[in-house]
Amino acid sequence: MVPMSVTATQRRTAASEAWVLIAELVASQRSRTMCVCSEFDLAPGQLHALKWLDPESPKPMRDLATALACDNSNVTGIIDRLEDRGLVQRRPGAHDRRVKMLVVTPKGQALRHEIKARMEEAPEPLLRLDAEEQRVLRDLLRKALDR
Amino acid sequence: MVPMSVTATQRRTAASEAWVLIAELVASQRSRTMCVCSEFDLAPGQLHALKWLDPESPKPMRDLATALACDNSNVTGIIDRLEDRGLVQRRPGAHDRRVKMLVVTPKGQALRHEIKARMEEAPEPLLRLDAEEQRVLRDLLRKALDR
DNA sequence: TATTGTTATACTCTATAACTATA
DNA sequence: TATAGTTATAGAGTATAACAATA
Repeated sequence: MVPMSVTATQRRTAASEAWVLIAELVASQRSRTMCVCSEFDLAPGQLHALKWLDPESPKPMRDLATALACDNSNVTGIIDRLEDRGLVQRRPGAHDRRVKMLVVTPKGQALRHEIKARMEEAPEPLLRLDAEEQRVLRDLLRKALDR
Repeated sequence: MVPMSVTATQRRTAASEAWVLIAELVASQRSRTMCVCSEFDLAPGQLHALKWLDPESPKPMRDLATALACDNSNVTGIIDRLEDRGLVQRRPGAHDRRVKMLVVTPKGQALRHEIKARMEEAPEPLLRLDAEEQRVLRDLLRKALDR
């Protein structure tokens, strides 16, 4: 590996500059996420878990751990709390009895729907772009993410 | 306020669609952030604090709490740990003796530099865009964020 | 009176290691 | 042997409330 020291004067790729701005945009919206958490009385881990779970297709706990980039034992606690509130249920896997599938209850689906609607509202900086610019931005991100 | 239910068929603004894709991109890079944390033996809060602090301009603890969207009492613990490792120092404020200013030590500056270089590397999806597309993306974000 | 920061407390998040049940 | 999930444990993040020092 080539040792690389990034100095103030060194050229940086446009992709890297874009990434830094994206990180800044997301960081500036952190308080909004925390507001949603406290509004629905969910810890951040619980919020992300509920948002990631798919009401139409139960997922094994293992996959949730991967999605949250955390350990299995961590998911146990998060799901314990969501289950205590009646938002999700554990069901034995059909083909592999070691696996527990995570099902979102109707109550959980309603809450998930509200959360997603709130989180998907565009932040103020993106609304400063005009309609055409917003579309170009969206299309570039779609292309990058292969959507 | 107009009650709004977002259905699968309803039109959504391009800005909102872009925001959802940005959130997805950042979520997909979460494991990279966790890798940087464990590599430098920093908890996420400590990482974000060190990244936010400005070596050239000491900041009051209060401002860090605002930047991290958390309580003052929380910052006390995070700074305790960074100070124990000799990465930052508390200094009495010059004009207001209630305030403690956070100074990044040379050791902290070196670590901060490494962290930033690692975190600023563009993620793979953005590298799929060609050079011109990367520039357009960067320029749109600059405009949105007023940079 | 209001603000900055600390302390005490309690709950949550997190990983590691040891464990159970299953494959 | 390997894997999915749980339990126990410990360190870290988090907010609330009460507090000291200062404004």
